[in-house]
Amino acid sequence: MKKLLLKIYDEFYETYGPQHWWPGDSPWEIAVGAVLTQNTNWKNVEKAIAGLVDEALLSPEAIMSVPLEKLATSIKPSGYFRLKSQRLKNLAQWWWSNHKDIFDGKLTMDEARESLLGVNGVGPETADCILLYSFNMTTFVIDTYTKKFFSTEPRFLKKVNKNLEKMKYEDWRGIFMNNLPHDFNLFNEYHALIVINGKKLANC
DNA sequence: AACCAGGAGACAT
DNA sequence: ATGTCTCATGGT
Repeated sequence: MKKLLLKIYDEFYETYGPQHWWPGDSPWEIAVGAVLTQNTNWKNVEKAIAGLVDEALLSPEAIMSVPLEKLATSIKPSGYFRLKSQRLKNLAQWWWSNHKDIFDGKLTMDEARESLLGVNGVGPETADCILLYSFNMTTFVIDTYTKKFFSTEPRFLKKVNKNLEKMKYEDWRGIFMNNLPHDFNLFNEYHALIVINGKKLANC
């Protein structure tokens, strides 16, 4: 399994090249994008982020202080705007009180992960995206593309000895965490390449 | 014109 | 613990 996961990574890298993720100009913008892209096309997220920029709302402080209704209106294109406006406020509050300690190395990855998962609106995938792409911590992100690709990959199916139906998020993550060297750049590029590959397959 | 897109939480069982 | 509903816009 260990060699296979690296081999599949090499194949993706060979095909698509480095992706240099996540799209976004700052750790905070990346975190915002991680929430806004929940079950949502990235194109819509770009429009929503542009909306935040237009309204001068792309900062934790601005998001914390702006009325919920106005925040919701500015991110409308991303969908679920009522849910996500509240989630951004929750995340901004968390960011305000925690991001510095994490950047200063005062929390382990597991501690930071637990802390993030305590935020209403941040589930396991969003948490891992923020840990990996905002804080440069070595955690593996599992998303729908990952599950779709690997659950139809013959070489993977041959190696994995679990019931795919019953595998939940932490099980999927465990497979990659336990069978890959904990290398930040590898985890960063691997997830990005899986998504790029998934989008290509959907558009062919 | 139905269907989907880089999920998560509330709620019932 | 596990299954089902809901949330919502914009592009095919």
